[in-house]
Amino acid sequence: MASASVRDVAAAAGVSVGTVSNVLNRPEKVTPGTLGRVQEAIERLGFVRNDAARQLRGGRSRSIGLIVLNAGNPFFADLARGAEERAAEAGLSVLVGNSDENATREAAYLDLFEQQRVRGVLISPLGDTGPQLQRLRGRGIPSVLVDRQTENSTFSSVAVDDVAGGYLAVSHLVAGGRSRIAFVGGPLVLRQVADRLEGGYRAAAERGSATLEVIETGSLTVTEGRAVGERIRALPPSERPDGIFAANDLLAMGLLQALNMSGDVTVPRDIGLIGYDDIAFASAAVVPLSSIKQPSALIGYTAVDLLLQESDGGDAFEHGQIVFQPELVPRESTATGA
Amino acid sequence: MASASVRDVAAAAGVSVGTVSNVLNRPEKVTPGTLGRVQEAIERLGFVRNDAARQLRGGRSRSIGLIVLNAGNPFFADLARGAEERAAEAGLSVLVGNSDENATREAAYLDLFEQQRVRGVLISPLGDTGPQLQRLRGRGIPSVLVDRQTENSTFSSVAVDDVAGGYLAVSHLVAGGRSRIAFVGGPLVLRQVADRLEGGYRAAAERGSATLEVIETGSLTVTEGRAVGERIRALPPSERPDGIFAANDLLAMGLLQALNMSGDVTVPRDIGLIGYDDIAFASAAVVPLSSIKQPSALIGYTAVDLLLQESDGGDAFEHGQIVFQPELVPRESTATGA
DNA sequence: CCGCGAGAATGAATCGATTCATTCCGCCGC
DNA sequence: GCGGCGGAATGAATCGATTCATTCTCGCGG
Repeated sequence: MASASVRDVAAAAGVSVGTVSNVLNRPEKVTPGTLGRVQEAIERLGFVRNDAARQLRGGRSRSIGLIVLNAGNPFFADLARGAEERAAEAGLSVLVGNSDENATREAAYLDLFEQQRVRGVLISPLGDTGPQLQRLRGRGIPSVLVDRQTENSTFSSVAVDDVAGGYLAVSHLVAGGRSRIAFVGGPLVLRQVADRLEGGYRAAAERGSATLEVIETGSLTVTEGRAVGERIRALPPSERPDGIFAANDLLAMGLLQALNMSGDVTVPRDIGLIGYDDIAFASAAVVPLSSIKQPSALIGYTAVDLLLQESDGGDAFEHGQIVFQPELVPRESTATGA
Repeated sequence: MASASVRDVAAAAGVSVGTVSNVLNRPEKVTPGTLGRVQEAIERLGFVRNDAARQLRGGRSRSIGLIVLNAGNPFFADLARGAEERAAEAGLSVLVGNSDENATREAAYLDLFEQQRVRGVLISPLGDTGPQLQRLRGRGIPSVLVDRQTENSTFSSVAVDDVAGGYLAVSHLVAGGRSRIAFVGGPLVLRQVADRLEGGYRAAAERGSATLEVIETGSLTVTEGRAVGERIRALPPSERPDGIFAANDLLAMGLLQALNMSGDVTVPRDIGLIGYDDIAFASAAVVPLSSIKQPSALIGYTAVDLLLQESDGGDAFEHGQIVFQPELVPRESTATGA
């Protein structure tokens, strides 16, 4: 009952194990007659290669690891899809781990991937994972940072210019006549969040008229957004912002829900709201949500591409820092009366 | 440079490989002194177990596979989270594959999992995967069907009573005074879809006044929903349904977008709309979406639980068919003028 | 008829962790 | 002082696919 091994197949077909392996990996080196007999035996015995043995001998696995901040965020689902596509082209598969913005979980996945000797790791890092990644590198496992620029040119990275994105977002709000801007997002240790904020500051500074206040959140979820929205709604009009830049669409949708719950404060009449990522649901929101669009699938695709280059490229390889430009997608949530 | 192996660690610590293995797996059988020395060597050499070798010898891997219909659907993200949670409790990890409602991809993932000799497979099957799953079973890889009931008691399954859910949905529409109901969903080979429709039929039949028309779609996505919405909006009022039951929330959100785009037809005034799954975005939709709620994370958690029972349970194991009950979550999209 | 070379097939060695039958060691009781 | 006992440590064997140096087989030219 135990699964058949190459040895069993060899016996059944009356050839040696070496030949079976050739049939599997270099069929052109095998005589048609022999090839047929072996294939028939494989079929008959229901033989399926054991990946563990393969990898043990070969030294490298056939999968790459991907660690995302939040699997529930469609942005990452799209990114994963792109990564998977490029990996499939190379005959590899992608293992997705969800760190849930939790350093412990992130470390656990890195450990897991290290044990599995994955071909490489794509990671949307939480905090400072440098040391861990260096360590993987030492073991021959390259990594690519996704959705995160890095000053550190010892790693490849694929990201979107978050500072530019933040700038776009706040500029758009200000251009619409909003001047008391609030940035909602966090934790600020997330580089993406910090950069978006940075861009926002620049835009606000440029137009002297606008102020930018920061409301830091514990995570980037709908629930968190809703909580902040409740608080804002309860503020007296004078202290209330008239423009909100949310660090991602999940937060923005939560904010929207809470703000428009009662009629006293509404988006976009009293508050202009813009999110980030332009997830598919953004346009279907209570009030269609303005957002900053990122080429999510392309990021994943490109990241795997870089990874493969590094993995195969040998010494000649140069780490690449790829930066895409974000794009403003204005919708009703930032519409002005005019 | 090459990674250190147990052999290296053994040499460094002046013990045998067997002892190193004991330190790793049964530390209590090792003298404190020896244990310390070995651990120090492990630390110093940066030794990390090679999972492939472990699995090759042990025969079974430390991960379980999960195949979902659509990774972009938050319902599956939640389900995966639940699965992951239970797996982690057992020291296992979950590999997520996205079939994207595509039989070829589904088969490819099953092959991959078979090669990896995963501990078991959780699958939200597309069509008839019975034979493939039987085959895995023959190799000692049990599977559990998720989000899908099965008449076939040779497999365990965890699902929600979709017929009941469909019944709830259509009853709710009819109770709100809607009588020309359209069911939007597909492909109908998806059991979940067929069952929801079946439930809808029952509800319609029960209230003789209502008619139920089926608009079959190619997939369960926002885009597809939008397309159908456009078509419905273009219909003359007399042919237009006054209630729509969408097979999932993604479709529903797409429909909503398209329908409410211009002011002539609106939800819920002209058409009552209800979705399925109650994803987090449903309540943040243009018009908060009524839906049928499923305990998504619990489904995943329970499925892994069943899987582990089957995997460890030996002969005494009985396949369980667990069915949860869905719940109606009425929101504004089905509100009636009254 | 013999020798040679190209191509096909062989099978022992290998990867690294785990297992388990065996050996080793120290100590207690008689 | 010695037999015996139990706990600790040992290391050869094992899992299954792959590799590669070696052997085998033919066909053809001389």
